Amino acid sequence: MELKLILAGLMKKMSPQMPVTDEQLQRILEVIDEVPVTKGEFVLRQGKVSNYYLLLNGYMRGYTFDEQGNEVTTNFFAGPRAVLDAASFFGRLPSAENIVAISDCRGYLLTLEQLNKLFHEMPEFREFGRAILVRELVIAQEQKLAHINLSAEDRYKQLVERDTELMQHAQLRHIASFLGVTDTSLSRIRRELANKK
Amino acid sequence: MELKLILAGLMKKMSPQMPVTDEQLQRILEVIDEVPVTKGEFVLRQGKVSNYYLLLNGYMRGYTFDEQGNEVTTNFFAGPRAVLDAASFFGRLPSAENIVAISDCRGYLLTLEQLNKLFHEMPEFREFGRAILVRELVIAQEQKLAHINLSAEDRYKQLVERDTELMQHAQLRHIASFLGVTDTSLSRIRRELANKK
DNA sequence: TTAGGTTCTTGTCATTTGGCAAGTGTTCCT
DNA sequence: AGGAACACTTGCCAAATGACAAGAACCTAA
Repeated sequence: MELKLILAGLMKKMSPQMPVTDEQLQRILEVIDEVPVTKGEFVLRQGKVSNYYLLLNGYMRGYTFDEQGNEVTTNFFAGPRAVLDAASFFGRLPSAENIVAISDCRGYLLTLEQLNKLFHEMPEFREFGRAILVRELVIAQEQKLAHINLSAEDRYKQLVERDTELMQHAQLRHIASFLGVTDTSLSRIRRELANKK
Repeated sequence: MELKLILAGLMKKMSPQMPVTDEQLQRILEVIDEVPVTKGEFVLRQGKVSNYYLLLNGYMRGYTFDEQGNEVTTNFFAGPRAVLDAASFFGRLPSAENIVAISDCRGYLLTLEQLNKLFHEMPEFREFGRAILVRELVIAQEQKLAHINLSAEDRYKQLVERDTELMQHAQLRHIASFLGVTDTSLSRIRRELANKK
């Protein structure tokens, strides 16, 4: 399927009360760049200022390091998602995150200037951008809540349920660190889940 | 200190690259409502559509209930903060959250119409609104990260360090459920921290 | 003052999770 | 084929946390 159509569908879905016209979509495509990302490529490196990758298709993983130097997975992304470190991108600050593709991906790469230009000239795109940002906020709050009131086992079950395909691209130790448990623990959790069935 | 001045200072701090003029500030104050909230009052009730309370001064707590019916504290707020359920406010959906003042508070109450009106006519306010939203996103992601790579003890230490005053207004069991541990556990953690010193 | 309610602490024991080390299986490179 | 590297599993024991119940400290209202 053509990327342009996916984008159109996403914009319609995210801000249905302010639909874009075909001419506006054409204008957007003149400004932003279609950039494929192959598995293993990075869209963000620690220490750099984040870009805004509008991931339409594929899977990515974000990670950083704790004080002991252990890798910690902070995010999994399944298109369509906004892939960025918001604090870095909007604040023009070096990021503490790394974000890497764990499958071949398709999407658009936006700079802050491109985004601001489109925000300025097109209220519909502004609304879309806000809806995307709100969704990222909701996702982060949901994941935080899962840590507060679910056990590791339940968090794992929820993750697999909601993102079955994504989980098939992710390594177990990355899933474990994302859930906040060791890979040993997650391995045991999986064994018990398998036994129950 | 007058609330208007606090708002002016906040706007300057949040979006320094697009400062508001005095006339614009005056216009903003014509549109939004200054609303004090006394301790124990709610700014959001489960099942209602969220408003946007721009908390400038004071402390609030957000909570919901898990499947077993236990109260779970999802957020503490210390002014200046945007106090809202973003999914509910922007999506016009009933909220699952309750938000209650745990001290007397001062701030402005905004409806979505008021916010959209100001966004539409004032790019500076738009920028401010975006900066606020980004900050909420960063806060949520930081708290999620704390759950992934810190122990309960470290999460508690970090919370007390960063929000000393807020913690003096919060009950221990609410802090405990916010941290994702039982009040029993938190009580023990506090005892051991006291012993260490 | 007393009685009742709420909050926090503590003790005991069960469950979950972590740390470490060994073992199995797979992939990849030469 | 051989070997190294990596991913995942498992066993053993220690540490952290939960569940439950009792007690201490405090506040409030009759």
